[in-house]
Amino acid sequence: MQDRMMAKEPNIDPKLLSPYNPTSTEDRIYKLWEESGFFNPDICVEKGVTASDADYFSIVLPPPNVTGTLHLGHAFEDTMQDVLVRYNRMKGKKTLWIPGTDHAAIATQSKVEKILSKEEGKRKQDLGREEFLKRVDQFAQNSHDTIVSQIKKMGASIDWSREAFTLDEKRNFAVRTAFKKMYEDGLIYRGHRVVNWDPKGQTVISDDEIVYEPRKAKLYTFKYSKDFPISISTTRPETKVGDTAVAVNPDDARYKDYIGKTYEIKDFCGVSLSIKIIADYNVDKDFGTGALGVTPAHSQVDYEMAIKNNLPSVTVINEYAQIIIGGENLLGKKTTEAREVVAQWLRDENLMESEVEIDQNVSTAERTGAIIEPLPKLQWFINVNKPIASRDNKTLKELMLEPVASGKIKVMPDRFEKIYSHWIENLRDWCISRQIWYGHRIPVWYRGEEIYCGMEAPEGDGWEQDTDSLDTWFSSGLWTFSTLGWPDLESADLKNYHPTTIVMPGYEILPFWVARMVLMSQYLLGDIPFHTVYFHGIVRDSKGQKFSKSANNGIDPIDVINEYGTDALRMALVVGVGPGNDTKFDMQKVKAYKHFANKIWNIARFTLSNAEGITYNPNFTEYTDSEKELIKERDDLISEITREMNEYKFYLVGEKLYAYTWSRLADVLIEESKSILSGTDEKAKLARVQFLLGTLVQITTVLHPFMPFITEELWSILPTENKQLLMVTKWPK
RNA sequence: GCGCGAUUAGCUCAGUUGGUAGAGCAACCCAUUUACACUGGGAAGGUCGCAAGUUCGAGUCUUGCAUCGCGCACCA
Repeated sequence: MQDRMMAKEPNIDPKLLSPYNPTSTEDRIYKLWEESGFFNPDICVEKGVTASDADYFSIVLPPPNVTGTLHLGHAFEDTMQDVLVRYNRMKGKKTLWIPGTDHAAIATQSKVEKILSKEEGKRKQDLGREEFLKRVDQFAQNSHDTIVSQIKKMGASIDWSREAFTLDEKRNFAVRTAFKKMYEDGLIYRGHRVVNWDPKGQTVISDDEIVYEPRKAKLYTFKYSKDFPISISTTRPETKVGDTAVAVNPDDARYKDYIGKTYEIKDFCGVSLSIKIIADYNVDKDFGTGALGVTPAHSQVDYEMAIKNNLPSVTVINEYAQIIIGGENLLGKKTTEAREVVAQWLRDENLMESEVEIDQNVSTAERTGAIIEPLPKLQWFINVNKPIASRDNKTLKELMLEPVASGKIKVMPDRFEKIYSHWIENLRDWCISRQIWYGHRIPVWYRGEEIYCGMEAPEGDGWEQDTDSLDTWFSSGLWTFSTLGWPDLESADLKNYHPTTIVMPGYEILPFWVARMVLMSQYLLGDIPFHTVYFHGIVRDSKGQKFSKSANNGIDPIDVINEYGTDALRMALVVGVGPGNDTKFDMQKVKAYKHFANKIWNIARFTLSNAEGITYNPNFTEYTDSEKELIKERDDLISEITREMNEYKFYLVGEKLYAYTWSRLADVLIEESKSILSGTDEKAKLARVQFLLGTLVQITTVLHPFMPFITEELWSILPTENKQLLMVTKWPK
């Protein structure tokens, strides 16, 4: 077969004589791009491919966690960004895409702890802080290297010269600067309150790191003592040794007369209690007995009631979820054991009135899966309700809500606007301290009663730095500007590229990341972090399940690439997947786009084999009327997709280009060309070849953002005057 | 309890401002040809979840309902 072709078309590029081979092409092309320097907009200007007065387009990569390798969700996210980035670069903009990784404090630390325990049977304390952190850094470095190579495999045209890490020197400087400013403005404070304690991870977590899981639980209804007038219901009898009040609804006629009275209980499972009856509208008259035992130390709601009513608080449970008061029957017991001890005591004393099974949502820690234990603790918080003098006395909440409400930040799809606003309206102060080693250490030092917040340790002896580190999202919140040189306000990158044009995260990190970026940028820069946020959905497996380690359904993008090529994978991920929609990954779809890549390849083969010695002339005019119509059809298509690209509808554009290339160009236009090309009318033949070449050139160009590798490879073969890389060739207008 | 999304061909999904329903895969028939079998041609397959409304006209707009999924709240 090879021989037949060679004999017939001796002058065609030999690459075209065999089917398109992505594996032998992609790495070579990526290297070519990297060496050109064109991923860096400064070099594009320097080398004259971008006008020095061009508009800016900037986007930050949502930094992947250094907890492992990238999955198809990342591949999806990277592809969409690269499509946009390549499009804008070809439109002639100064286009900057910034890469980076996230240290993902808790996630990475617990991953390394797991490995340490599994492989060496050690705990982090066995190594000590310094040695353990070395291990984490090593792990993070390996993970980082894999991630970088994966991003390159995806064809990302991202500026590696500006790569950042949320925990590197520059970002640490930005974090300390931000912390200090917030501390001085009174936005960051240290407070003692009931927080979400993760007994497994041995750290506090924020409200957003909680996952609610439905469980069956027993609802016990009982009285503290025979003389106590009101029965209460609880699922956690073991905490009742810490009760200091019973709350009832002020409108509840049954309990009205008791409000304000205090009852002494000499023995409640070995502990004496002093219970005051208080009124609070948070109490639901219809739940249980309509009366609620208030345990200020171990419930957020109870804690708030206790503050309002000036009630004492008794801590019952420690950091290891063990009981720390009472007699031998309770002391040192795990909460679950103690629960049964108290329940049995109630039965024995004939105080138990009922035990009913109910459905309950239990709070668990996102990372460790442990059941959250609300505990009173001294932690660092960001006050979201304090008016800020330097920002027109607006609160952080207001600063977050405003730009979205006013449309200054465009949210795509717009239904996420509601979710965003709703989240912020319900926002409580953000707990930012974590009792873990890995991460940005809190820049606060103590000496006795003295406290100092600054960029460096204060002068003098005896100062000890806070041992906690910061919530990883504190540094992620700075990402759009910490990557551009902030806090140096004179940084050219910061001036030119901020606010960034768009950010494209998954909707699941709306509260974690997107809202925090708005918070940080609005407060620290007095400006939005991005003009548009485009939320994408989740890539699921073919059955609609989330990819996860426990389901063992992971697909390595590299395996897909090795079999079908990056271009095919990119098309399969992008085409037909609208903003905010989840998508089921379908290998058949990838296969179909591999066929498409080969189709383009063969269109080129046919065209070039008929264009021997002819160079494409964009100014050629000797077309027949029908060819003129075909050119208009082609131009119309390009205007249409250009409009759609500007509206971020690349999921439609990919499909249209596919349909035109295959069903129009290959199936109709090339087929009808065959009779012309085998005829004797030389003028007609030339016009036809020019038309086909023109179409091929245009299609190759506009397909480039979607299928960068095969189009770049083809570009090097096409007979055009323009011989610079396709990635910096102008998009047809 | 409040809110959001989905429901279109056997499967996975597109469908812009309302104007004769589309793609990929699968299944069926034909074709070995001056690109391509990773192919081409052809045919088949849908009362667009249900019901009502607006309209000359509804997959698209309005209302109600159903099923599935998700978020938030409650979670004593």
